[in-house]
Amino acid sequence: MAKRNKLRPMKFASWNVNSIRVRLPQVLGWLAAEQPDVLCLQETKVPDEEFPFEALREAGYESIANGQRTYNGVAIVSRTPPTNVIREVATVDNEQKRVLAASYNGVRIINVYVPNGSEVGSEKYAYKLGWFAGLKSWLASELKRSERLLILGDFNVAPEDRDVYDPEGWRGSVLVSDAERAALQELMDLGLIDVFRRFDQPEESYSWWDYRAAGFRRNHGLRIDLILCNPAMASRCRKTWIDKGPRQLERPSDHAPVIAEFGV
DNA sequence: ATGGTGGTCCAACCA
Repeated sequence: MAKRNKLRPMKFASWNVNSIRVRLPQVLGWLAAEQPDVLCLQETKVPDEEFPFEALREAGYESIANGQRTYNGVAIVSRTPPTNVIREVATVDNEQKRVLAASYNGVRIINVYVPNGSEVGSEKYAYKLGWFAGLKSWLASELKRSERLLILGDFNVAPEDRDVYDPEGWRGSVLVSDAERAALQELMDLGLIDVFRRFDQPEESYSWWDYRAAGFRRNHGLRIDLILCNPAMASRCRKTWIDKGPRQLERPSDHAPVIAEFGV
């Protein structure tokens, strides 16, 4: 009789937590409930020496962090330890801590927190477009040497109008503008697939809702948190979804976790 | 409704 190995799918997730200090209890609760293999965090807002490695270890997760005080900051928590960790990318400004890459069981994971851009035409907007360009040239080399690759995080761009609650009202605004969408498309043209759209999804699926003006209650959101995969991983993807649960808790992040499951 | 909320860290910036 053939041995029936019930293979557990690999589960990768991304969540902009808007302060790991404040959201740690929610992250621990979510890890216990969802049991992802890898969770990428953005906007941790703590220097590495203050990242809660120990609390996460007690919950059964290893962590790596690339953080700074007050702003930005990314981290990856995982069941298994990482290899080939990268915190610095030669083609982007490394003063702002926005990238963290590592490999887990042969899968290259790139965690990004793309600059917000403030408003179209601003200095920060120019910084965002430059940042995208710098990321792209590095990502091209990562893709060449990685058989299986995911880039996930807060991209601060809604790829299409169906990712925006009020496309007419948002037209031309930051997070939606043509130049930002073109910059994201250039990344994707390296050979990356937005796996959320490989499956049927609920109407008006978003991953971020403004704290102001009852954005979440009215589902006034954008889908700006993405999981992009190279073709080898996209073909293994079985399911992707956005978990609105944490956004409904007391003192939530303004973002919800996004999750993708892969067959082995 | 041209406002509103939230995190960081105490005035102002960022989202």
